[in-house]
Amino acid sequence: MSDPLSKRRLKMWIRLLGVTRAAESHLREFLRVQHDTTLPRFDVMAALYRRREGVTMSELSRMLLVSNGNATTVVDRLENDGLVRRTPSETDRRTVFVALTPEGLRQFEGLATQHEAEVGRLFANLSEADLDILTDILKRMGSK
Amino acid sequence: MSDPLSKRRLKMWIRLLGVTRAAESHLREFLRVQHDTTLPRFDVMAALYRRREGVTMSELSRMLLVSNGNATTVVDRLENDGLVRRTPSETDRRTVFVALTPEGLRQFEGLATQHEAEVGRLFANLSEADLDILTDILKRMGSK
DNA sequence: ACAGAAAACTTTAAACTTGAAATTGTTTGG
DNA sequence: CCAAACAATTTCAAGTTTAAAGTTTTCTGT
Repeated sequence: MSDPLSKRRLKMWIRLLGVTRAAESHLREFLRVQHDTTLPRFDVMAALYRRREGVTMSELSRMLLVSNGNATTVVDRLENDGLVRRTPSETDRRTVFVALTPEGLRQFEGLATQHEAEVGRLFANLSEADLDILTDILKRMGSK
Repeated sequence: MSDPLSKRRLKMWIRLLGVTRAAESHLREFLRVQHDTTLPRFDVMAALYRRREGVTMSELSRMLLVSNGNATTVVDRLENDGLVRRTPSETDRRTVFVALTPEGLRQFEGLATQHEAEVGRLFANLSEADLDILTDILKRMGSK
């Protein structure tokens, strides 16, 4: 027989995955229909918004938990659309800094407000107390 | 200014996404290295294992929260590998039932035990009490 | 009966993703 | 100094994913 605790953890994981995927689907749809963009593009822009001074490609892929190659192609597209800019490092010719362009910044700021509102709606039935305890548990799940 | 509660919900969502993606990455790596398979393949097989009698393609994509087309291609590959079988419905010529083959069943059973153990390890610092409260919150998040 | 709507799948095009290999550049131990 | 190790990024091939369009089949209202 299998440890019942590990079975409970499995059930929780399946439920967690379900909730997360449903929310992701919803947000993907929201970004596509209302703002003609995609979740990966939004994620990259959000990361660059948080780090306004620019980040290296490696930092970016670590922040988003995606592969280096993936970061490269999404940034390629955003660069083609004039929303982000690559700047080679002065001191290390291997590294490249990526940052939002003024146009990218402008566009993201419009997006961010509505995205926050949509997330708020999505999780409207979570109270302050829920958020407290949930955040605590998520922190412990994340560490390590 | 923006509603602070919606800001807290956003922070929670970002954290939730981080935890989920990290766990998914870990499990993807586990399946690839230890079992030479992928997460989507595992997900499909798990769904077919739960519903041993077989499911339609539409049910399958609803269960996994993926598009119909996606379900088609993953099932195509598993079928080519002899792990699942398509059976046309007798009564409705539009529908197809998908089920594990004996070989697929055998392989999945080997996988499932180790997968459960890995998930158990991944969330080892969640206690029974954590699981109780987390499950409760996730239920409420899921139910619209 | 039959036209149109709806349903179940598959196909397609484009975007995304990964892991590995390749490129280019930097650092380090002898 | 220099070869080898290491690091940052891009390229590549294969697979995954989505949304939309297409095919075939069934259902529904008249």
